[in-house]
Amino acid sequence: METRHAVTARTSPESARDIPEATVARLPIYLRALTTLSEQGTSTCSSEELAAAAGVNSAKLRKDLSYLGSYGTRGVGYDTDYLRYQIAREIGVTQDWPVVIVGIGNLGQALANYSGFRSRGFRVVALLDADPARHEEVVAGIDVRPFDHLEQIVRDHAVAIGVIATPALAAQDVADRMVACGITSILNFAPTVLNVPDQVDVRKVDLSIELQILAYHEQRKAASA
Amino acid sequence: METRHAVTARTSPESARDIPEATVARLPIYLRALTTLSEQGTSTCSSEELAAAAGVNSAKLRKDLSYLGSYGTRGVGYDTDYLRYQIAREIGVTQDWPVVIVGIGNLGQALANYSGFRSRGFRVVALLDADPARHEEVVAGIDVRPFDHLEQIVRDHAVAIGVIATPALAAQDVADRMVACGITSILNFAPTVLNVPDQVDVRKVDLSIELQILAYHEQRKAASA
DNA sequence: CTCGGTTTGTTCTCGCGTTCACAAACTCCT
DNA sequence: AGGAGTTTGTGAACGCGAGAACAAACCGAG
Ligand SMILES: NC(=O)c1ccc[n+]([C@@H]2O[C@H](COP(=O)([O-])OP(=O)(O)OC[C@H]3O[C@@H](n4cnc5c(N)ncnc54)[C@H](O)[C@@H]3O)[C@@H](O)[C@H]2O)c1
Ligand SMILES: NC(=O)c1ccc[n+]([C@@H]2O[C@H](COP(=O)([O-])OP(=O)(O)OC[C@H]3O[C@@H](n4cnc5c(N)ncnc54)[C@H](O)[C@@H]3O)[C@@H](O)[C@H]2O)c1
Repeated sequence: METRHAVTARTSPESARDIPEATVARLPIYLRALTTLSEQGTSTCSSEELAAAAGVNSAKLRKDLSYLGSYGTRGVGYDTDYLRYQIAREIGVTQDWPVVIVGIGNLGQALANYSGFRSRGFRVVALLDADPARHEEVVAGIDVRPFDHLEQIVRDHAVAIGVIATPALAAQDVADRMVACGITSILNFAPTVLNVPDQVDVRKVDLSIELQILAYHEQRKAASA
Repeated sequence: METRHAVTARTSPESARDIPEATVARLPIYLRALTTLSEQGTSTCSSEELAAAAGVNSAKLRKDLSYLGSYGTRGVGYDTDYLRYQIAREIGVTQDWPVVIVGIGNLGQALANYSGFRSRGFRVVALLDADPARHEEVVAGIDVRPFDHLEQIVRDHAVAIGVIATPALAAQDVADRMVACGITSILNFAPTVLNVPDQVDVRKVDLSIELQILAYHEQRKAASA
Protein backbone atom coordinates (compact mmCIF):
# COMPACT_ATOMS: atom_id res chain seq x y z
CA MET A 1 0.00 0.00 0.00
CA GLU A 2 2.62 2.42 1.12
CA THR A 3 4.77 1.92 -1.93
CA ARG A 4 1.77 2.56 -4.16
CA HIS A 5 1.38 6.05 -2.85
CA ALA A 6 3.60 7.51 -5.51
CA VAL A 7 1.31 6.12 -8.20
CA THR A 8 -1.75 7.83 -6.81
CA ALA A 9 0.02 11.11 -6.36
CA ARG A 10 1.82 11.06 -9.67
CA THR A 11 -0.75 12.88 -11.77
CA SER A 12 -1.22 15.96 -9.64
CA PRO A 13 -0.78 17.21 -6.11
CA GLU A 14 -4.44 18.07 -5.51
CA SER A 15 -7.03 15.30 -6.03
CA ALA A 16 -7.14 14.55 -9.79
CA ARG A 17 -7.26 10.80 -9.73
CA ASP A 18 -8.73 9.66 -13.02
CA ILE A 19 -12.48 10.04 -13.13
CA PRO A 20 -14.40 7.76 -15.55
CA GLU A 21 -15.59 9.49 -18.70
CA ALA A 22 -19.21 8.61 -18.02
CA THR A 23 -18.95 10.35 -14.68
CA VAL A 24 -17.25 13.43 -16.12
CA ALA A 25 -20.15 13.78 -18.55
CA ARG A 26 -22.61 13.85 -15.67
CA LEU A 27 -20.81 16.24 -13.36
CA PRO A 28 -22.07 19.33 -15.24
CA ILE A 29 -25.61 18.03 -14.82
CA TYR A 30 -25.13 17.74 -11.08
CA LEU A 31 -23.64 21.20 -11.05
CA ARG A 32 -26.71 22.64 -12.70
CA ALA A 33 -29.06 20.74 -10.40
CA LEU A 34 -27.16 22.02 -7.36
CA THR A 35 -27.35 25.58 -8.64
CA THR A 36 -31.10 25.24 -9.05
CA LEU A 37 -31.50 23.80 -5.56
CA SER A 38 -29.31 26.50 -4.10
CA GLU A 39 -31.37 29.22 -5.77
CA GLN A 40 -34.48 27.66 -4.28
CA GLY A 41 -32.95 28.07 -0.85
CA THR A 42 -32.02 24.45 -0.24
CA SER A 43 -28.88 24.45 1.88
CA THR A 44 -28.65 20.67 2.31
CA CYS A 45 -29.77 17.86 0.05
CA SER A 46 -29.73 14.07 0.07
CA SER A 47 -28.44 11.98 -2.79
CA GLU A 48 -32.05 11.04 -3.46
CA GLU A 49 -33.14 14.66 -3.92
CA LEU A 50 -30.17 15.62 -6.00
CA ALA A 51 -30.51 12.52 -8.15
CA ALA A 52 -34.15 13.36 -8.81
CA ALA A 53 -33.22 16.91 -9.79
CA ALA A 54 -30.53 15.61 -12.12
CA GLY A 55 -32.66 12.83 -13.59
CA VAL A 56 -30.42 9.94 -12.58
CA ASN A 57 -30.34 6.98 -10.21
CA SER A 58 -29.29 7.89 -6.67
CA ALA A 59 -26.80 5.02 -6.47
CA LYS A 60 -25.15 6.25 -9.62
CA LEU A 61 -24.98 9.75 -8.23
CA ARG A 62 -23.30 8.61 -5.04
CA LYS A 63 -20.81 6.51 -6.94
CA ASP A 64 -20.01 9.43 -9.23
CA LEU A 65 -19.45 11.76 -6.29
CA SER A 66 -17.29 9.19 -4.57
CA TYR A 67 -14.68 9.64 -7.30
CA LEU A 68 -14.25 13.25 -6.22
CA GLY A 69 -13.89 12.50 -2.54
CA SER A 70 -16.13 12.28 0.51
CA TYR A 71 -18.02 15.53 0.55
CA GLY A 72 -21.23 14.31 2.17
CA THR A 73 -22.24 13.59 5.74
CA ARG A 74 -23.87 10.23 6.49
CA GLY A 75 -27.30 10.56 7.95
CA VAL A 76 -27.53 14.13 6.69
CA GLY A 77 -26.67 14.55 3.03
CA TYR A 78 -24.64 17.10 1.11
CA ASP A 79 -24.14 20.79 1.78
CA THR A 80 -25.44 22.28 -1.45
CA ASP A 81 -23.02 25.15 -1.88
CA TYR A 82 -20.01 23.21 -0.68
CA LEU A 83 -20.64 20.33 -3.06
CA ARG A 84 -21.34 22.74 -5.86
CA TYR A 85 -17.98 24.40 -5.36
CA GLN A 86 -16.17 21.07 -5.22
CA ILE A 87 -17.69 19.89 -8.49
CA ALA A 88 -17.06 23.24 -10.16
CA ARG A 89 -13.43 23.10 -9.09
CA GLU A 90 -13.04 19.53 -10.31
CA ILE A 91 -14.48 20.37 -13.73
CA GLY A 92 -12.53 23.58 -13.93
CA VAL A 93 -15.34 26.10 -14.20
CA THR A 94 -14.11 28.11 -11.26
CA GLN A 95 -11.57 29.54 -13.62
CA ASP A 96 -12.10 31.60 -16.76
CA TRP A 97 -11.91 29.88 -20.15
CA PRO A 98 -11.40 32.08 -23.22
CA VAL A 99 -13.14 30.72 -26.32
CA VAL A 100 -13.13 31.58 -30.01
CA ILE A 101 -16.04 30.88 -32.35
CA VAL A 102 -15.33 30.38 -36.04
CA GLY A 103 -18.14 30.64 -38.61
CA ILE A 104 -20.62 33.34 -37.66
CA GLY A 105 -23.62 32.21 -39.70
CA ASN A 106 -27.01 31.16 -38.35
CA LEU A 107 -25.62 28.91 -35.69
CA GLY A 108 -22.52 30.91 -34.84
CA GLN A 109 -24.63 33.98 -34.13
CA ALA A 110 -26.94 32.01 -31.89
CA LEU A 111 -23.96 30.69 -29.98
CA ALA A 112 -22.44 34.16 -29.63
CA ASN A 113 -25.70 35.38 -28.14
CA TYR A 114 -25.98 32.49 -25.74
CA SER A 115 -25.78 33.72 -22.17
CA GLY A 116 -25.15 30.25 -20.78
CA PHE A 117 -21.53 30.64 -21.85
CA ARG A 118 -20.51 33.51 -19.62
CA SER A 119 -22.40 32.25 -16.61
CA ARG A 120 -20.34 29.05 -16.61
CA GLY A 121 -16.90 30.54 -16.92
CA PHE A 122 -16.58 30.60 -20.71
CA ARG A 123 -15.72 33.95 -22.24
CA VAL A 124 -16.06 34.51 -25.97
CA VAL A 125 -12.96 36.51 -26.88
CA ALA A 126 -13.46 36.55 -30.64
CA LEU A 127 -15.83 35.80 -33.50
CA LEU A 128 -14.13 34.86 -36.76
CA ASP A 129 -15.48 34.43 -40.26
CA ALA A 130 -13.90 34.01 -43.68
CA ASP A 131 -16.57 36.07 -45.46
CA PRO A 132 -15.41 39.74 -45.74
CA ALA A 133 -19.05 40.86 -45.92
CA ARG A 134 -19.47 39.80 -42.31
CA HIS A 135 -16.55 41.79 -41.00
CA GLU A 136 -18.73 44.88 -40.80
CA GLU A 137 -21.04 43.19 -38.33
CA VAL A 138 -21.16 43.26 -34.56
CA VAL A 139 -22.74 40.21 -32.95
CA ALA A 140 -23.54 40.12 -29.26
CA GLY A 141 -21.40 43.18 -28.77
CA ILE A 142 -18.34 41.56 -30.33
CA ASP A 143 -16.79 42.51 -33.67
CA VAL A 144 -16.69 39.82 -36.32
CA ARG A 145 -13.10 39.59 -37.49
CA PRO A 146 -11.23 37.90 -40.36
CA PHE A 147 -10.33 34.28 -39.86
CA ASP A 148 -6.67 35.17 -40.40
CA HIS A 149 -6.61 36.85 -37.02
CA LEU A 150 -6.88 33.45 -35.37
CA GLU A 151 -3.19 33.03 -34.56
CA GLN A 152 -2.83 36.42 -32.96
CA ILE A 153 -6.01 36.11 -30.91
CA VAL A 154 -5.13 32.67 -29.63
CA ARG A 155 -1.71 33.94 -28.62
CA ASP A 156 -2.92 37.15 -27.01
CA HIS A 157 -5.69 35.55 -24.98
CA ALA A 158 -4.15 32.12 -24.38
CA VAL A 159 -7.16 30.45 -25.94
CA ALA A 160 -7.36 26.69 -25.47
CA ILE A 161 -10.92 26.02 -26.65
CA GLY A 162 -12.28 26.62 -30.15
CA VAL A 163 -15.81 26.26 -31.52
CA ILE A 164 -16.39 25.39 -35.18
CA ALA A 165 -19.68 26.49 -36.76
CA THR A 166 -18.66 26.64 -40.39
CA PRO A 167 -20.02 24.51 -43.23
CA ALA A 168 -18.77 20.92 -43.21
CA LEU A 169 -16.37 21.44 -46.11
CA ALA A 170 -14.42 24.14 -44.25
CA ALA A 171 -14.36 22.40 -40.87
CA GLN A 172 -11.22 20.31 -41.36
CA ASP A 173 -9.24 23.31 -42.56
CA VAL A 174 -10.40 25.37 -39.63
CA ALA A 175 -9.51 22.57 -37.24
CA ASP A 176 -6.04 22.27 -38.75
CA ARG A 177 -5.43 25.96 -38.30
CA MET A 178 -6.69 25.82 -34.74
CA VAL A 179 -4.42 22.92 -33.88
CA ALA A 180 -1.47 24.62 -35.55
CA CYS A 181 -1.75 27.66 -33.34
CA GLY A 182 -2.11 25.72 -30.12
CA ILE A 183 -5.79 25.09 -29.48
CA THR A 184 -6.20 21.73 -27.74
CA SER A 185 -9.97 21.40 -27.36
CA ILE A 186 -12.52 21.73 -30.16
CA LEU A 187 -16.29 21.74 -30.11
CA ASN A 188 -17.47 20.90 -33.61
CA PHE A 189 -20.97 21.62 -34.94
CA ALA A 190 -20.19 20.80 -38.55
CA PRO A 191 -21.44 17.38 -39.63
CA THR A 192 -18.06 15.92 -40.46
CA VAL A 193 -15.39 13.74 -38.91
CA LEU A 194 -12.36 15.78 -37.86
CA ASN A 195 -8.84 14.38 -37.96
CA VAL A 196 -6.68 15.86 -35.23
CA PRO A 197 -3.60 14.77 -33.25
CA ASP A 198 -4.16 12.55 -30.22
CA GLN A 199 -3.54 15.24 -27.64
CA VAL A 200 -6.38 17.37 -29.01
CA ASP A 201 -9.89 16.70 -27.68
CA VAL A 202 -12.79 16.97 -30.07
CA ARG A 203 -16.44 16.82 -29.13
CA LYS A 204 -19.12 17.02 -31.76
CA VAL A 205 -22.69 18.15 -31.54
CA ASP A 206 -24.77 16.86 -34.38
CA LEU A 207 -28.37 17.85 -34.49
CA SER A 208 -29.39 15.73 -37.44
CA ILE A 209 -27.99 12.62 -35.81
CA GLU A 210 -30.14 13.26 -32.76
CA LEU A 211 -33.20 13.59 -34.93
CA GLN A 212 -32.38 10.43 -36.81
CA ILE A 213 -32.07 8.51 -33.56
CA LEU A 214 -35.50 9.79 -32.55
CA ALA A 215 -36.86 8.81 -35.96
CA TYR A 216 -35.55 5.28 -35.55
CA HIS A 217 -37.36 4.80 -32.26
CA GLU A 218 -40.44 6.52 -33.62
CA GLN A 219 -40.51 4.09 -36.51
CA ARG A 220 -40.25 1.16 -34.14
CA LYS A 221 -43.12 2.46 -32.04
CA ALA A 222 -45.24 2.75 -35.17
CA ALA A 223 -44.26 -0.76 -36.31
CA SER A 224 -45.14 -2.45 -33.02
CA ALA A 225 -48.52 -0.71 -32.79
CA MET B 1 -32.42 -23.27 -36.87
CA GLU B 2 -35.67 -23.82 -38.62
CA THR B 3 -37.73 -23.77 -35.45
CA ARG B 4 -36.12 -20.50 -34.40
CA HIS B 5 -37.49 -18.74 -37.39
CA ALA B 6 -40.63 -17.63 -35.61
CA VAL B 7 -38.56 -15.94 -32.93
CA THR B 8 -36.66 -13.85 -35.43
CA ALA B 9 -39.83 -12.85 -37.21
CA ARG B 10 -41.85 -12.13 -34.10
CA THR B 11 -41.16 -8.43 -33.68
CA SER B 12 -42.07 -7.28 -37.14
CA PRO B 13 -42.52 -8.68 -40.63
CA GLU B 14 -39.60 -6.72 -42.10
CA SER B 15 -36.25 -6.92 -40.25
CA ALA B 16 -36.54 -4.82 -37.03
CA ARG B 17 -34.79 -7.05 -34.54
CA ASP B 18 -33.58 -4.94 -31.65
CA ILE B 19 -30.45 -3.04 -32.49
CA PRO B 20 -28.18 -1.92 -29.60
CA GLU B 21 -28.46 1.76 -28.74
CA ALA B 22 -24.76 2.34 -29.31
CA THR B 23 -25.18 1.00 -32.84
CA VAL B 24 -28.29 3.08 -33.54
CA ALA B 25 -26.33 6.18 -32.58
CA ARG B 26 -23.67 5.35 -35.16
CA LEU B 27 -25.90 4.43 -38.08
CA PRO B 28 -26.49 8.09 -39.03
CA ILE B 29 -22.72 8.56 -39.14
CA TYR B 30 -22.34 5.65 -41.52
CA LEU B 31 -25.18 7.05 -43.59
CA ARG B 32 -23.40 10.36 -43.96
CA ALA B 33 -20.08 8.70 -44.78
CA LEU B 34 -21.76 6.58 -47.45
CA THR B 35 -23.39 9.64 -48.96
CA THR B 36 -20.01 11.36 -49.15
CA LEU B 37 -18.40 8.31 -50.74
CA SER B 38 -21.24 7.97 -53.20
CA GLU B 39 -20.92 11.61 -54.23
CA GLN B 40 -17.23 11.03 -54.84
CA GLY B 41 -18.14 8.28 -57.29
CA THR B 42 -17.26 5.30 -55.11
CA SER B 43 -19.65 2.50 -56.01
CA THR B 44 -18.11 -0.14 -53.74
CA CYS B 45 -16.28 0.19 -50.46
CA SER B 46 -14.68 -2.11 -47.92
CA SER B 47 -15.41 -1.98 -44.21
CA GLU B 48 -11.93 -0.52 -43.78
CA GLU B 49 -12.62 2.43 -46.10
CA LEU B 50 -16.05 3.13 -44.70
CA ALA B 51 -14.78 2.89 -41.14
CA ALA B 52 -12.06 5.41 -41.91
CA ALA B 53 -14.60 7.79 -43.42
CA ALA B 54 -16.83 7.43 -40.38
CA GLY B 55 -13.99 7.67 -37.89
CA VAL B 56 -14.52 4.29 -36.24
CA ASN B 57 -12.85 0.90 -35.94
CA SER B 58 -13.54 -1.44 -38.89
CA ALA B 59 -14.43 -4.34 -36.61
CA LYS B 60 -17.00 -2.19 -34.86
CA LEU B 61 -18.43 -1.10 -38.18
CA ARG B 62 -18.85 -4.67 -39.39
CA LYS B 63 -20.44 -5.69 -36.13
CA ASP B 64 -22.86 -2.78 -36.31
CA LEU B 65 -23.85 -3.62 -39.87
CA SER B 66 -24.34 -7.25 -38.96
CA TYR B 67 -27.32 -6.26 -36.82
CA LEU B 68 -29.09 -5.01 -39.93
CA GLY B 69 -28.43 -8.10 -41.99
CA SER B 70 -25.84 -9.35 -44.46
CA TYR B 71 -25.58 -6.62 -47.02
CA GLY B 72 -21.92 -7.06 -47.96
CA THR B 73 -20.07 -9.49 -50.18
CA ARG B 74 -17.06 -11.31 -48.78
CA GLY B 75 -13.89 -10.65 -50.70
CA VAL B 76 -15.50 -7.56 -52.26
CA GLY B 77 -17.06 -5.17 -49.78
CA TYR B 78 -20.31 -3.21 -49.73
CA ASP B 79 -22.24 -1.66 -52.59
CA THR B 80 -22.31 1.97 -51.53
CA ASP B 81 -25.79 2.92 -52.68
CA TYR B 82 -27.39 -0.35 -51.69
CA LEU B 83 -25.99 -0.18 -48.14
CA ARG B 84 -26.92 3.45 -47.89
CA TYR B 85 -30.52 2.65 -48.74
CA GLN B 86 -30.65 -0.22 -46.25
CA ILE B 87 -29.38 1.96 -43.40
CA ALA B 88 -31.70 4.80 -44.36
CA ARG B 89 -34.63 2.41 -44.33
CA GLU B 90 -33.63 0.96 -40.98
CA ILE B 91 -33.35 4.38 -39.37
CA GLY B 92 -36.53 5.58 -41.02
CA VAL B 93 -35.19 8.47 -43.05
CA THR B 94 -36.64 7.14 -46.28
CA GLN B 95 -39.95 8.48 -45.05
CA ASP B 96 -40.97 12.03 -44.30
CA TRP B 97 -41.01 13.23 -40.66
CA PRO B 98 -43.00 16.36 -39.85
CA VAL B 99 -41.42 18.40 -37.06
CA VAL B 100 -42.50 21.41 -34.98
CA ILE B 101 -40.07 23.84 -33.38
CA VAL B 102 -41.15 25.72 -30.26
CA GLY B 103 -39.27 28.83 -29.12
CA ILE B 104 -38.10 30.89 -32.09
CA GLY B 105 -35.32 32.91 -30.43
CA ASN B 106 -31.64 32.86 -31.31
CA LEU B 107 -31.39 29.12 -31.45
CA GLY B 108 -34.85 28.38 -32.82
CA GLN B 109 -34.20 30.66 -35.78
CA ALA B 110 -30.89 28.99 -36.50
CA LEU B 111 -32.59 25.59 -36.42
CA ALA B 112 -35.38 26.77 -38.70
CA ASN B 113 -32.77 27.93 -41.20
CA TYR B 114 -30.81 24.72 -41.04
CA SER B 115 -30.86 22.96 -44.39
CA GLY B 116 -29.65 19.67 -42.92
CA PHE B 117 -33.20 19.03 -41.75
CA ARG B 118 -34.93 18.81 -45.07
CA SER B 119 -32.17 16.85 -46.75
CA ARG B 120 -32.57 14.05 -44.24
CA GLY B 121 -36.31 13.62 -44.34
CA PHE B 122 -37.30 16.08 -41.63
CA ARG B 123 -39.83 18.71 -42.62
CA VAL B 124 -40.46 21.72 -40.39
CA VAL B 125 -44.23 22.15 -40.51
CA ALA B 126 -44.52 24.93 -37.93
CA LEU B 127 -42.63 27.44 -35.83
CA LEU B 128 -44.31 28.33 -32.54
CA ASP B 129 -43.58 31.02 -30.00
CA ALA B 130 -45.41 32.40 -26.97
CA ASP B 131 -44.32 35.97 -27.59
CA PRO B 132 -46.99 37.85 -29.63
CA ALA B 133 -44.32 40.23 -30.92
CA ARG B 134 -42.80 37.36 -32.88
CA HIS B 135 -46.03 36.39 -34.61
CA GLU B 136 -45.44 39.02 -37.24
CA GLU B 137 -42.23 37.39 -38.31
CA VAL B 138 -41.43 34.95 -41.07
CA VAL B 139 -38.39 32.75 -40.47
CA ALA B 140 -36.97 30.55 -43.20
CA GLY B 141 -40.13 31.12 -45.22
CA ILE B 142 -42.38 29.84 -42.44
CA ASP B 143 -44.78 31.97 -40.39
CA VAL B 144 -44.16 32.11 -36.65
CA ARG B 145 -47.45 31.16 -34.99
CA PRO B 146 -48.85 31.28 -31.46
CA PHE B 147 -47.97 28.39 -29.20
CA ASP B 148 -51.67 27.68 -28.73
CA HIS B 149 -51.85 26.38 -32.27
CA LEU B 150 -49.80 23.37 -31.24
CA GLU B 151 -52.70 20.94 -30.85
CA GLN B 152 -54.22 21.75 -34.20
CA ILE B 153 -50.92 21.58 -36.06
CA VAL B 154 -49.95 18.28 -34.50
CA ARG B 155 -53.33 16.85 -35.45
CA ASP B 156 -53.36 18.22 -38.98
CA HIS B 157 -49.85 17.13 -39.88
CA ALA B 158 -49.58 13.99 -37.73
CA VAL B 159 -46.49 15.37 -36.03
CA ALA B 160 -44.57 12.89 -33.88
CA ILE B 161 -41.37 14.86 -33.25
CA GLY B 162 -41.08 18.16 -31.39
CA VAL B 163 -38.09 20.42 -30.84
CA ILE B 164 -37.87 22.62 -27.73
CA ALA B 165 -35.75 25.78 -27.96
CA THR B 166 -37.40 27.86 -25.25
CA PRO B 167 -35.77 29.10 -22.04
CA ALA B 168 -35.28 26.41 -19.43
CA LEU B 169 -38.15 27.60 -17.25
CA ALA B 170 -40.71 27.12 -20.03
CA ALA B 171 -39.37 23.78 -21.27
CA GLN B 172 -41.30 21.47 -18.93
CA ASP B 173 -44.59 23.21 -19.71
CA VAL B 174 -43.94 22.98 -23.42
CA ALA B 175 -43.04 19.31 -23.08
CA ASP B 176 -46.25 18.61 -21.14
CA ARG B 177 -48.32 20.25 -23.83
CA MET B 178 -46.48 18.33 -26.53
CA VAL B 179 -47.05 15.02 -24.78
CA ALA B 180 -50.70 15.87 -24.16
CA CYS B 181 -51.37 16.32 -27.84
CA GLY B 182 -49.63 13.16 -28.94
CA ILE B 183 -45.99 13.95 -29.64
CA THR B 184 -43.83 10.97 -28.70
CA SER B 185 -40.29 12.17 -29.46
CA ILE B 186 -38.72 15.37 -28.15
CA LEU B 187 -35.40 16.99 -28.91
CA ASN B 188 -34.65 19.38 -26.04
CA PHE B 189 -32.14 22.23 -26.24
CA ALA B 190 -33.13 23.82 -22.96
CA PRO B 191 -30.72 23.06 -20.10
CA THR B 192 -33.21 21.27 -17.89
CA VAL B 193 -34.31 17.75 -17.06
CA LEU B 194 -37.66 16.93 -18.62
CA ASN B 195 -40.17 14.63 -16.95
CA VAL B 196 -42.21 12.72 -19.49
CA PRO B 197 -44.07 9.39 -19.63
CA ASP B 198 -42.04 6.28 -20.40
CA GLN B 199 -43.28 5.87 -23.93
CA VAL B 200 -41.98 9.31 -24.90
CA ASP B 201 -38.37 9.55 -26.05
CA VAL B 202 -36.37 12.60 -25.07
CA ARG B 203 -32.93 13.49 -26.32
CA LYS B 204 -31.15 16.54 -25.10
CA VAL B 205 -28.46 18.65 -26.67
CA ASP B 206 -26.58 20.70 -24.15
CA LEU B 207 -23.85 22.95 -25.39
CA SER B 208 -22.58 24.12 -22.03
CA ILE B 209 -22.16 20.54 -20.84
CA GLU B 210 -20.00 19.80 -23.86
CA LEU B 211 -17.84 22.82 -23.10
CA GLN B 212 -17.50 21.83 -19.47
CA ILE B 213 -16.34 18.36 -20.44
CA LEU B 214 -13.70 19.95 -22.65
CA ALA B 215 -12.72 22.27 -19.81
CA TYR B 216 -12.23 19.32 -17.48
CA HIS B 217 -9.82 17.61 -19.85
CA GLU B 218 -8.11 20.90 -20.59
CA GLN B 219 -7.53 21.43 -16.91
CA ARG B 220 -6.02 17.97 -16.59
CA LYS B 221 -3.69 18.60 -19.49
CA ALA B 222 -2.54 21.80 -17.83
CA ALA B 223 -2.06 20.05 -14.49
CA SER B 224 0.10 17.24 -15.88
CA ALA B 225 2.31 19.62 -17.83
C1' DC C 1 -11.90 -26.91 -61.20
C1' DT C 2 -8.57 -25.52 -57.87
C1' DC C 3 -5.91 -22.36 -55.38
C1' DG C 4 -4.34 -18.00 -53.44
C1' DG C 5 -5.81 -13.57 -52.03
C1' DT C 6 -9.31 -10.70 -50.03
C1' DT C 7 -13.04 -9.26 -47.09
C1' DT C 8 -17.11 -10.21 -44.50
C1' DG C 9 -19.74 -11.97 -40.48
C1' DT C 10 -19.29 -13.87 -35.99
C1' DT C 11 -17.32 -15.74 -31.82
C1' DC C 12 -14.80 -14.83 -27.81
C1' DT C 13 -12.66 -12.18 -24.34
C1' DC C 14 -11.97 -8.17 -21.73
C1' DG C 15 -13.03 -3.86 -19.54
C1' DC C 16 -16.22 -0.31 -18.32
C1' DG C 17 -20.41 1.32 -16.41
C1' DT C 18 -24.69 0.46 -13.90
C1' DT C 19 -27.12 -1.20 -10.15
C1' DC C 20 -27.93 -3.64 -5.87
C1' DA C 21 -27.20 -4.14 -1.26
C1' DC C 22 -25.14 -3.24 3.05
C1' DA C 23 -21.79 -1.78 6.57
C1' DA C 24 -20.19 2.49 8.43
C1' DA C 25 -21.18 6.90 10.18
C1' DC C 26 -23.93 10.55 11.59
C1' DT C 27 -28.20 12.92 14.06
C1' DC C 28 -31.68 13.23 17.19
C1' DC C 29 -34.55 11.79 20.82
C1' DT C 30 -35.23 9.67 25.17
C1' DA D 1 -25.27 7.30 27.17
C1' DG D 2 -27.78 4.43 24.11
C1' DG D 3 -30.77 3.20 20.54
C1' DA D 4 -33.65 4.16 16.52
C1' DG D 5 -33.68 6.17 12.17
C1' DT D 6 -31.17 8.17 8.08
C1' DT D 7 -28.01 8.55 4.59
C1' DT D 8 -23.45 8.02 2.68
C1' DG D 9 -19.71 5.46 0.49
C1' DT D 10 -18.34 1.18 -1.55
C1' DG D 11 -17.78 -3.89 -2.55
C1' DA D 12 -19.68 -7.15 -5.62
C1' DA D 13 -22.57 -8.91 -9.35
C1' DC D 14 -24.16 -8.16 -13.78
C1' DG D 15 -24.84 -6.66 -18.49
C1' DC D 16 -23.35 -4.23 -22.51
C1' DG D 17 -20.12 -2.63 -25.75
C1' DA D 18 -15.28 -2.63 -27.87
C1' DG D 19 -11.90 -4.91 -30.14
C1' DA D 20 -9.09 -8.96 -31.56
C1' DA D 21 -9.10 -12.95 -34.06
C1' DC D 22 -10.69 -16.29 -37.21
C1' DA D 23 -13.56 -19.27 -40.12
C1' DA D 24 -16.63 -18.87 -44.01
C1' DA D 25 -17.47 -17.03 -48.44
C1' DC D 26 -16.39 -14.76 -52.59
C1' DC D 27 -13.39 -13.41 -56.82
C1' DG D 28 -10.20 -14.17 -60.37
C1' DA D 29 -6.26 -16.43 -62.47
C1' DG D 30 -4.43 -20.37 -64.34
N1 LIG E 1 -28.10 26.18 -38.28
C1 LIG E 1 -28.26 25.14 -37.49
O1 LIG E 1 -29.21 25.09 -36.71
C2 LIG E 1 -27.32 24.01 -37.50
C3 LIG E 1 -27.64 22.90 -36.75
C4 LIG E 1 -26.74 21.83 -36.71
C5 LIG E 1 -25.59 21.89 -37.42
N2 LIG E 1 -25.30 22.97 -38.15
C6 LIG E 1 -24.04 23.01 -38.84
O2 LIG E 1 -23.32 24.11 -38.37
C7 LIG E 1 -22.59 24.69 -39.40
C8 LIG E 1 -23.00 26.12 -39.57
O3 LIG E 1 -24.37 26.20 -39.87
P1 LIG E 1 -25.03 27.57 -40.24
O4 LIG E 1 -26.47 27.33 -40.43
O5 LIG E 1 -24.64 28.58 -39.25
O6 LIG E 1 -24.36 27.89 -41.65
P2 LIG E 1 -24.14 29.33 -42.32
O7 LIG E 1 -23.90 29.09 -43.74
O8 LIG E 1 -25.24 30.21 -41.91
O9 LIG E 1 -22.83 29.89 -41.62
C9 LIG E 1 -21.56 29.42 -41.94
C10 LIG E 1 -20.56 30.57 -41.74
O10 LIG E 1 -19.23 30.06 -41.84
C11 LIG E 1 -18.46 30.98 -42.60
N3 LIG E 1 -17.34 30.27 -43.18
C12 LIG E 1 -17.30 29.49 -44.28
N4 LIG E 1 -16.08 28.99 -44.50
C13 LIG E 1 -15.29 29.47 -43.52
C14 LIG E 1 -13.93 29.32 -43.22
N5 LIG E 1 -13.12 28.54 -43.95
N6 LIG E 1 -13.43 29.96 -42.14
C15 LIG E 1 -14.23 30.73 -41.40
N7 LIG E 1 -15.54 30.90 -41.63
C16 LIG E 1 -16.07 30.28 -42.69
C17 LIG E 1 -19.41 31.53 -43.61
O11 LIG E 1 -18.95 32.79 -44.06
C18 LIG E 1 -20.70 31.66 -42.79
O12 LIG E 1 -20.79 32.89 -42.17
C19 LIG E 1 -22.86 23.85 -40.63
O13 LIG E 1 -21.84 22.88 -40.76
C20 LIG E 1 -24.15 23.18 -40.30
O14 LIG E 1 -24.26 21.93 -40.96
C21 LIG E 1 -26.14 24.03 -38.18
N1 LIG F 1 -28.48 30.29 -28.22
C1 LIG F 1 -27.73 29.22 -28.12
O1 LIG F 1 -26.73 29.09 -28.81
C2 LIG F 1 -28.06 28.14 -27.17
C3 LIG F 1 -27.16 27.13 -27.01
C4 LIG F 1 -27.45 26.08 -26.15
C5 LIG F 1 -28.64 26.08 -25.47
N2 LIG F 1 -29.50 27.08 -25.62
C6 LIG F 1 -30.78 27.01 -24.93
O2 LIG F 1 -31.80 27.04 -25.88
C7 LIG F 1 -32.89 27.77 -25.39
C8 LIG F 1 -33.20 28.92 -26.30
O3 LIG F 1 -32.08 29.77 -26.39
P1 LIG F 1 -32.16 31.12 -27.18
O4 LIG F 1 -30.82 31.73 -27.14
O5 LIG F 1 -32.78 30.88 -28.50
O6 LIG F 1 -33.16 31.97 -26.25
P2 LIG F 1 -34.09 33.18 -26.69
O7 LIG F 1 -34.48 33.88 -25.46
O8 LIG F 1 -33.45 33.93 -27.79
O9 LIG F 1 -35.38 32.48 -27.31
C9 LIG F 1 -36.35 31.85 -26.55
C10 LIG F 1 -37.68 31.96 -27.29
O10 LIG F 1 -38.65 31.14 -26.63
C11 LIG F 1 -39.87 31.86 -26.56
N3 LIG F 1 -40.66 31.35 -25.44
C12 LIG F 1 -40.53 31.62 -24.13
N4 LIG F 1 -41.42 30.93 -23.40
C13 LIG F 1 -42.15 30.21 -24.28
C14 LIG F 1 -43.24 29.30 -24.14
N5 LIG F 1 -43.73 28.98 -22.96
N6 LIG F 1 -43.74 28.75 -25.25
C15 LIG F 1 -43.24 29.05 -26.46
N7 LIG F 1 -42.22 29.89 -26.65
C16 LIG F 1 -41.68 30.47 -25.57
C17 LIG F 1 -39.45 33.30 -26.38
O11 LIG F 1 -40.50 34.16 -26.82
C18 LIG F 1 -38.22 33.38 -27.27
O12 LIG F 1 -38.57 33.73 -28.58
C19 LIG F 1 -32.51 28.21 -23.99
O13 LIG F 1 -33.02 27.27 -23.07
C20 LIG F 1 -31.01 28.15 -24.01
O14 LIG F 1 -30.50 27.89 -22.73
C21 LIG F 1 -29.24 28.13 -26.47
